[in-house]
Amino acid sequence: MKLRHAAALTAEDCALLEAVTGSRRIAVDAGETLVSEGEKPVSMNLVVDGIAARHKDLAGGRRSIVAFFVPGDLCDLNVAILGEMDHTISTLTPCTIIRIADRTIEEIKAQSPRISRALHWSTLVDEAILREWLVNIGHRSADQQIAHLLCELQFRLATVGRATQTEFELPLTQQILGEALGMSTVHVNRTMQLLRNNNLIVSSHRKIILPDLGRLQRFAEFDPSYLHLLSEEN
Amino acid sequence: MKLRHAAALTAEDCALLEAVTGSRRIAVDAGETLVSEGEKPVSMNLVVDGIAARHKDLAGGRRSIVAFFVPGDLCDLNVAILGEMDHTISTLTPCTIIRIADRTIEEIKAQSPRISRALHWSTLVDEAILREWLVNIGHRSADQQIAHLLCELQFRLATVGRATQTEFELPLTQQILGEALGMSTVHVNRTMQLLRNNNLIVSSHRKIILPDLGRLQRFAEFDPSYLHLLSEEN
DNA sequence: CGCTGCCTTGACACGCCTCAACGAGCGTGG
DNA sequence: CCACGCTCGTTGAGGCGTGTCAAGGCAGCG
Repeated sequence: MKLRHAAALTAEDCALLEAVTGSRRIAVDAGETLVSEGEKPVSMNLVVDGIAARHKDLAGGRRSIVAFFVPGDLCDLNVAILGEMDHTISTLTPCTIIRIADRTIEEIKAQSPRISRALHWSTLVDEAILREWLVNIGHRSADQQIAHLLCELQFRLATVGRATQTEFELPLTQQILGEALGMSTVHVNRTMQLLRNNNLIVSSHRKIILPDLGRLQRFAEFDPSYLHLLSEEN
Repeated sequence: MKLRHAAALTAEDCALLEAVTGSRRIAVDAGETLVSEGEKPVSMNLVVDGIAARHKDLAGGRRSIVAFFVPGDLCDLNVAILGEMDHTISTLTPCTIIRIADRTIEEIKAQSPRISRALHWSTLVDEAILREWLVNIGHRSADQQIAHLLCELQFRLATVGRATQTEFELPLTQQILGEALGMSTVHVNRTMQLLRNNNLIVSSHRKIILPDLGRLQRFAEFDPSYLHLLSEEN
């Protein structure tokens, strides 16, 4: 559970987390709903493997993805405070997740102020990512948007050991990318071709290869500081 | 301080808040920066009057507004936990604000778990608004986008007594709306004309008049549940 | 009175969407 | 083993939505 880039956690803290996350792993198919809009959930989901998404469904059968969850991410921390869910959480690929009861979280927070703070930090990073997505969608060109999203995913996956400087697995369809970026599948396709032609990325099957990460980041105007992970790695 | 729609606060809680907010009001001109990107602030800003914004500045002199703050809003709660600010906060109109030290907040939270919870709620609502903005910008047409933003502002202003069902003051330029919605000033202008021609809004000077709020909300596919304010008013 | 900020208009180009069809990979079942 | 159907990536053609550039109008203000 390498999510904890927020604060120095003690050995006890880690043991506490281990105890919670050690068991109850659930395998979920792709396309399954974990939490529905309108629900008032009493547990939260930790993604151990696979990719999930926070999304809102709109009129006309469209879907707007507002967040991706990669391994190590908590999907719906804090929702208890707001009451009803204002969105849905679903898996995008086959996932293995861990369900943690609200009560358990509360107990852990009470036992370790450091973990409590780390969880709070995690919420705020989610919000920071949301802000950056807003900038991305609102103010960047399609090619930069995709490049930026790839940079973010590379960075986030790298912090949990699922990406290197030069490549990572990305089992998302172009349709899903389109739902996240607010563009049509066709245009995602053509734009990715453009990136490939410029040798900014190489993609085959579900793997993204980055010939020159620095150049891609510069092209996307990607500045990882919004992820607030710099303190312990870079 | 009517911000507290989150929880039933006791008389003591209110007194506590009064004590903090009763003094130290600062008048700020339009266009002033309250907190800069890269800073590590030790106090936060409460907007008492006027409108402020959270924004990121991009290459080419452009600016992306990712949140509006209306009277009653806390601008930068919690930033302490993240470390450096990843964005800037500025006034859009002349404002009167109250600066509250981090320490003060901590003390209040310690004294009243209800206020602590309400502040947490406030953070989560900010995040929910961000999600809805993402949906708006990514997946709605320009006219719906503007209509939706107006619906949201009407709703939020109404909860603090600054809007009625039929009208409210909106001292924002079309350029500012464009920076928030990711569209050019020219297009904001033409789109607003479209809304006016359809009698969805009437705007004169800095006042927005809503001939039929329900119709506007339906047009914008506006569902206020994401604001999580319904419990005590509607 | 002239300045300045903001709204408004027109013309033109291009990014992006839509519809439609085809191809490649792959699991399934005959 | 091959044929089928499914999902996903890819292409083409055509049209509209939006950005850009440039200019004019209007109101507030010193």
